Amino acid sequence: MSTEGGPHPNPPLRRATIADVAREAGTSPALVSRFLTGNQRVSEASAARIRKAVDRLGYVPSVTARNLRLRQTGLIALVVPYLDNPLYSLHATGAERELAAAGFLTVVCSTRTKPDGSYLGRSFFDTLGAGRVDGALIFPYQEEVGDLDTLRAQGTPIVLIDRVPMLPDGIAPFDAVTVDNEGAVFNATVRLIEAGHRRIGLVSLRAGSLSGIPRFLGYKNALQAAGIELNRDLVALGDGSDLGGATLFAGLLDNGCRPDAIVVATTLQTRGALEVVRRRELQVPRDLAVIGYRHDQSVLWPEIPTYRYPGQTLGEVAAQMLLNRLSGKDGGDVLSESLGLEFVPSSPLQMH
Amino acid sequence: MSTEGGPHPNPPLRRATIADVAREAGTSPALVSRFLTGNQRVSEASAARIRKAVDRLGYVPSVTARNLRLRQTGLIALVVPYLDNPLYSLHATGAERELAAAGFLTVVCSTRTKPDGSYLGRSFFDTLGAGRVDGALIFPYQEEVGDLDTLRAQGTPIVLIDRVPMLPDGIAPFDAVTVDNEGAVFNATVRLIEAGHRRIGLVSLRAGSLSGIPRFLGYKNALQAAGIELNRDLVALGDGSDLGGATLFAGLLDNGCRPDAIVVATTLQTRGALEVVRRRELQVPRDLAVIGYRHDQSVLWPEIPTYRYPGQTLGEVAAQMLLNRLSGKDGGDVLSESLGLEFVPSSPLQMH
DNA sequence: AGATCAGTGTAAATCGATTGTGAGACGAAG
DNA sequence: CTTCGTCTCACAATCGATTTACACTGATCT
Repeated sequence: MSTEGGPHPNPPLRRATIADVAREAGTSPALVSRFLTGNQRVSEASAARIRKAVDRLGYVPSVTARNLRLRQTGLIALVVPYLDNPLYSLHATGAERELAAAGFLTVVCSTRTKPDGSYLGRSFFDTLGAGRVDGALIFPYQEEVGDLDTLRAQGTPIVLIDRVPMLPDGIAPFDAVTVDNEGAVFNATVRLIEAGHRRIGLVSLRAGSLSGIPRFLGYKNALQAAGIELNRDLVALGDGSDLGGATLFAGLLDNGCRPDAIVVATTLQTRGALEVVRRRELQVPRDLAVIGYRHDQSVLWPEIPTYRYPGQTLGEVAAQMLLNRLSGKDGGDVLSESLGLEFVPSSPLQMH
Repeated sequence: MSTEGGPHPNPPLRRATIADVAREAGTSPALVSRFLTGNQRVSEASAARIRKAVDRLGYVPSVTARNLRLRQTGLIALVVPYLDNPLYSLHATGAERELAAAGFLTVVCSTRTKPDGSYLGRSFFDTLGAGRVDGALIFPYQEEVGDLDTLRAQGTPIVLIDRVPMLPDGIAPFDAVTVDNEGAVFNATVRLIEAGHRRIGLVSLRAGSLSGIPRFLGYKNALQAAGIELNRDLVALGDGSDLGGATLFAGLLDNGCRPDAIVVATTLQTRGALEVVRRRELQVPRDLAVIGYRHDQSVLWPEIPTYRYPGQTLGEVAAQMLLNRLSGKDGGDVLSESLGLEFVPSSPLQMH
């Protein structure tokens, strides 16, 4: 018994070309092209015949052919470490919205989805080169700097998102949209100091990492400004996951340094820290004051003050910057923008 | 003072073509192509010269030209309503992983990012047609059915994700990977019945919606099987957001029907329901038994039993199905797979 | 009347890689 | 010494749209 397999089993499906339309309309491909792109006037008589031919044949121009001729792709790459981290999907949301509005398609690439989370190797940037995309929004890692530069050298405009790697000599700076983490952690710490706290802990990312350095700096400077001595025991730096945050936070509570307040400097670590707060049934801020990070999808319990990571805005601004670059509006100068984090006194249920 | 603008201010950047390489290697473009694609043997002498020419010129083949000739794009579209919903970013994660492994790039498109969340109109599918992508993974809405069929008619293989719209006569079925929501809600309800509950409420999606119907069916059938009469007051259907879930859940508590257990049938609504539980300081399951939905990123508090939505797996399976289709392995039959939801007794902190 | 010009249209080159066809070289077999 | 097969390789067509260069038709200006 044969299954027949639906109405389109395997039609050769030779799609109509511009030449077919021209023939059908009794004119030349050039004229059809001119009519369709609107690049030049066409007599109403011809226009009508072409219009009819187009929808009689169901003609849809081949984007690929167009791309080849025009040396473009209409594609922008969005390169992030993971896709299943809400942070990065916020970048994606913002970027995709802007890019789509400008007629571009967004290609997402996650660099760190290998089972062990390791660096995916060059193959990835190779794929993106070769004029595969018209531009790229990249959440950079330190070890990718070289690849970034080769990609740019191939003519792909790049805008960095969230942070900027240390650039060796000989590598020109990139356009970038960053986040003022130093300011946020500074403000958070000051806020706690002003509330009378002195033994203030910090849960954050590794000191050597791109994201860890500014956060630690903000913390250190705030203490210094208030004349409080830095106590290494009060600083727990490590893994940025929620589990990591839970571990680091619990470590601060247990290592004998008895903090009376803690700044948690990433969104995932904040979730983890609150898990510890819940399990130990701590009363915040009575037993312990906590200021954390959040993003638009965070549901935090118990409610604590947070700084809101502007993920979506980041994506939007970066996309805009890239679009301007592509349209050649901006001059030769390297552009750079830093977004502040908004203080959110409590953490109510966010509408979706 | 001029800013100089970095090392690549505006080089004409004429990238080397295969013809350049051929000239440099003293041979023909055809041979270079054959060497690079490995489609045909090339003498070691030529190979060496070509290799040298390639990296002297820094040659990178043009993907666009290749695509035109080969009538393909190496692109797969992933079409979802929103990107900033964790559910869909899980689809994306799973799909992108598989597609990347097979050498495809993933193009994400969100259909519902217009400010009012309305249907984006045809323009979107138009963009995807025209051989823009080699295939599409689509989270479908009822009103898109027509567009889906035109897209397919243009020769783009499609795999539906999560659910299948009602297909009017004349429209052949699509390949699809769905989720057994009916089974999950059925099991959840049975579980509560077996625990001795009789007044069991349901918080779910609108009865008319694609996702709402099977859930309600599962609920109804479980009650029926146990000989419990369906009480409309115990059923709260509506908006699928967390805020919507909170409202519906609170409504069930307040409308006088006094449920002793509630099934919450989506992940976002579950988050909202738990917000109500927390604010009212209900003890679950003592005051009220709740079974909800969760996904891999959900952090739920208080801990309740849940069914886990297999978002990532969904993306993976769908991608695999599409890849098989593209490689022509599968016959003409329409493929369909339904994924079960795993029961998770409590909701511990998920590692990332 | 002859020159100029705006408006329309066509032929052919171009974007850059892939591939069918067939030619030349060389060794082995008859 | 031919003849056949096997290896390599080059020529040219092809994928489908865009665009340059130019031809033609009337109409207007001098």
